[in-house]
Amino acid sequence: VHGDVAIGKLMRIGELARSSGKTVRALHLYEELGLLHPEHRSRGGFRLYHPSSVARVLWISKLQDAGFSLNQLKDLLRDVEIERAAPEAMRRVRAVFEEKLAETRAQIARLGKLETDLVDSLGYLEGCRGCEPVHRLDECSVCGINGHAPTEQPILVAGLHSNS
Amino acid sequence: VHGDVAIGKLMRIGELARSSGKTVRALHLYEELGLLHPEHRSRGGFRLYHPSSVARVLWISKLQDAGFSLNQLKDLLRDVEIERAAPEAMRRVRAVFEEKLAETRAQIARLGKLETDLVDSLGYLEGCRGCEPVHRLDECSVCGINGHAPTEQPILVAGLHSNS
DNA sequence: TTGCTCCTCACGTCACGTGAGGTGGC
DNA sequence: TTGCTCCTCACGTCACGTGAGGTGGC
Repeated sequence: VHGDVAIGKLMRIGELARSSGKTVRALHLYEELGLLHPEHRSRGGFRLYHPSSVARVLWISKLQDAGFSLNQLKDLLRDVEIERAAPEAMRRVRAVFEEKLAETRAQIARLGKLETDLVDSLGYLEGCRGCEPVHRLDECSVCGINGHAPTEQPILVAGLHSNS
Repeated sequence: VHGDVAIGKLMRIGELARSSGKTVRALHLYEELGLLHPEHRSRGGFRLYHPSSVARVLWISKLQDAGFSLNQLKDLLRDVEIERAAPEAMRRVRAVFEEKLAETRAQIARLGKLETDLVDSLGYLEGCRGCEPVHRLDECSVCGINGHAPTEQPILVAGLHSNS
């Protein structure tokens, strides 16, 4: 598919791991699941990969980040390989990617909310710096000092106190 | 800590699960790990939770989203409980939250890049819709049709072809 | 009594991590 | 020969999912 590459240009698994940011163990697992195959094996059994395998591993990583499981990726590749007509295969890929795009945007929104919550909590805890060391923790949950009102505790701070 | 609540106001695990968006199994696990404790048990052994437990479970969920493991949350709670002086405990929490804020922002950036990649791939695959069904998949990787140049394939499309 | 909820094991899953014991390649 | 890389099992981990078999509560 990508043209022949001189044997000397093939990479061993350690190099593929380094250039893709994955561990050797992870690459072994991808092979077991049918997501990645070495072009050759050396006489001693060493896996030898085509340079294009870096793109494949990055593809796996990206879509894992998007929330695909390895089995889902396997199914996606299998669907694409089985399909005889290219445009039909591409339509299926489009549908899957579109759904995942919506999920990704939802996840970004959730992390944005989390960022706000963290910033709020840090602002609230900033007020604790001026607090005297004599105060005990069980006082914090009803702290009215330094402008703090217990009803205004950010969620990430309130959770520290309830349910001892 | 939150004042007494009439027994009748306590909630069973199913209600806590529904109002926090977690499964009963997950709540059992949090208890096993020391993250969550029922206020009482009924005569028959049913767990009965204080209403403030909802805040505790949401706290766990939020920080799990932020990338904390359950064991890390356990350590965080233990640190806060052990510390005698409140301001010192709050300082430690601040340090942990600040580090996680940086990680959250990095994760948002990564997902933003992923969003772009997905949009790029969808735009590219849009061109495939006008493609004749006679084309085979192995032609796609070198497709020059409909304005497609193989060198311009988005990463999420390119990964479909390499390493058959 | 009927349903629905809850209980405690306990094994399964997913994506690896982490050795154990042995060998290839320059 | 020395190191470093790689090999194949195989068990461990984390956050649950999923029954199995039994019982509480209105």
